[in-house]
Amino acid sequence: MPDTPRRADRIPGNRYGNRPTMKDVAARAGVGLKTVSRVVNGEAGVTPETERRVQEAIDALGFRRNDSARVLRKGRTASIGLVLEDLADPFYGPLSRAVEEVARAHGALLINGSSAEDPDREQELVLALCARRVDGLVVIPAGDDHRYLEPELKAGVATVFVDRPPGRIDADVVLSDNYGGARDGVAHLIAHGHRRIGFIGDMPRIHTAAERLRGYQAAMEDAGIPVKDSWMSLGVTDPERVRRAAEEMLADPHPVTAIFTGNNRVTVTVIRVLAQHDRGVALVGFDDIELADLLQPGVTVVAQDAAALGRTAAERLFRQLDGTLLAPERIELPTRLVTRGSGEVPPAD
Amino acid sequence: MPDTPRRADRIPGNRYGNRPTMKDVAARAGVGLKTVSRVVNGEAGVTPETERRVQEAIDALGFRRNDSARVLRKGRTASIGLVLEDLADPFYGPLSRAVEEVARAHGALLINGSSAEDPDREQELVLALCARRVDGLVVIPAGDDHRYLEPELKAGVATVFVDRPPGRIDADVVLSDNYGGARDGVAHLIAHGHRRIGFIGDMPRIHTAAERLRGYQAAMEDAGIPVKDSWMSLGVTDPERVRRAAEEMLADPHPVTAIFTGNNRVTVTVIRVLAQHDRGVALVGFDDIELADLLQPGVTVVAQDAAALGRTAAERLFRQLDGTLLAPERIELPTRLVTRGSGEVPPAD
DNA sequence: TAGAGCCTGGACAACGTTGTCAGAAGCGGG
DNA sequence: CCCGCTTCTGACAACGTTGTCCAGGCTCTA
Repeated sequence: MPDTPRRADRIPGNRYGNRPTMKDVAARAGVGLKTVSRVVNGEAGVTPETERRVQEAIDALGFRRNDSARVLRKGRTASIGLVLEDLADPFYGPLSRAVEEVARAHGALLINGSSAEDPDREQELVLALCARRVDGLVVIPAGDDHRYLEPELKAGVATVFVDRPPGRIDADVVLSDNYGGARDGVAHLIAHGHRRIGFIGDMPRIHTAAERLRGYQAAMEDAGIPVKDSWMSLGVTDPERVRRAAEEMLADPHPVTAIFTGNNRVTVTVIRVLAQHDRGVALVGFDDIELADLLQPGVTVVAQDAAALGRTAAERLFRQLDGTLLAPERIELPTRLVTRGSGEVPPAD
Repeated sequence: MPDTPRRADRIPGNRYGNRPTMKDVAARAGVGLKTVSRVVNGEAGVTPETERRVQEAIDALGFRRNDSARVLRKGRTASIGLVLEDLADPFYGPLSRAVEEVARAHGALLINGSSAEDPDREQELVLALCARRVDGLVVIPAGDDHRYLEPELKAGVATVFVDRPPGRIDADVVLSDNYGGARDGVAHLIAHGHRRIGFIGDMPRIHTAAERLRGYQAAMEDAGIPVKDSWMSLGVTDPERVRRAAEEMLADPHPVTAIFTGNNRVTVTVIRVLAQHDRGVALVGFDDIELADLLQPGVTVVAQDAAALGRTAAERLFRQLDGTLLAPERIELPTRLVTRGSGEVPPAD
């Protein structure tokens, strides 16, 4: 056994270290290049004896087909790109997992990246994926102008947007019913007797945030409740500011008796604020959160099915790739109100 | 505006739809092929006027460099592969996010896949990534024999294992101090007066599970407490069986007064069981869980820093790629005991 | 004005694979 | 014994890019 460290084996001059190619395998097996290709791809027309010799050479050399070259030749990469906002957000875990499962079922690999909610970074990522010639893209958009994708769409890159619609281009999109979900959630609070209901959500330039806000306003209007500006806090997302926003709403001489929160991160922060608050304030949050059922009270939420969003989008992507798809479509998945207690707290006054 | 659907634009015969190549751009700009290449790559030696003409042609045609061809030529893909167990597990979100951040800082894309804890699927994925000629691999292993990676390592594919060590090969690995963390967690329970302490964890064939079990046993032995077999439940991971295991431990005439849980999923289930239980049973869990601080009582955990694991591994990977690294190394990151209440409950009897 | 040197641009090969096509070998029937 | 057929094999071009190298035109100096 040699005692030189493993990595010293590398021959720096050689690309890919020093990987054997089909040519090397062919030489060693004493056959033609194409015969190796046939064996590697399981094509018919190779004598068992020849195949054995080739296989032996492959194993001896540790040959692995170079898919880059293959892709160049064949024009299909068998990979799709996923651009999302933040992998660490628990909402995107199941979504990306679902996309991956579908990709796997179609024999494709998943390449992904996070935009960190930055439109430039989104574009950079998408174009990098296109340069890789991914067969298709699933995009959770951060920006609101996707005209930069026009050449790609024209060139046949299958594209599906998820969670938020694309801006200024026409493409498939799979959404949750943000408007309806929020409206139902707020209506639920109203049905339990609340009239002064706060809303804390993200910047309205984000489609989901705008829709949820619209749902809130619709529910209030349906109930004939005029909304005070001080009940709405928009564009607030980092914990410290959410905390302050919630506390201000509660400190009012005529405080809100319930809060509707626009996404999971906001919900968690508001739960913390309410935990230190003695008066019973009702809470309904958009997006489910883990352990919501174990808190006191359990957290009532409007849940979206992240996995279903991902699955639906990916399946549609592969139908585009099959060529069986026609015009771009907008698919909206329903949300589900999960009552656990916090949304059923009666108004304090 | 034409009313034919967008996708009808595709010319099916052409690879990649009908993407323009550098040749097309060159023809349109009336320059040589290499000049286009120079402009695209920002190389020196092109007159501003020529550059302008080329750029114009690029924009007009919607040209994007084909990275497959580039990779073939250059030998570096500027991408790394990440193989993990389950993207939907909240533990892996931050980890994979951290890997992605480091990759991004080095200008690399991340290709990932889930093994679903299946060794065959892990191997399949890893080899698919190698066929893509990723520059490096970050692997959270599912299997315990990685000799199939030997040709890859020899060929210079940088490889770092995370969370669990590789089997039967020598390679870099970044781990949490599972043994020490579990020992400390259990010692914490003992320090609070517990002597009958249960352990519920995953199959000991999984390295982390085995180490945590070892930590449990060490702490008990250090305290001179003989462990009864009925206190240990191994290889139990799906919620229903965890529930049964916990209930059995508590139903014993001489029941455990505290439980140490071996991972986040087990912890969550046990929390549910304890919530329906009136006697105060102490709990310390391995892995932090969200909202653990808001439960009654707060959940005391041995927290690992998933992001740090990912970051450390990825950084080490890129140091391998820089060529500044020598022998494989084993890096162990410390865990942190976070006391929140559930671990400080005194024994019931 | 001639020669040296620099700058710009382009022709060409190579990367590793696959598709096309044609040649070689084997075999059976007339 | 030859022809035609089938079966297997390999030579060659092509995929789109980049590295090498050389040619031509220009500027600068003597």
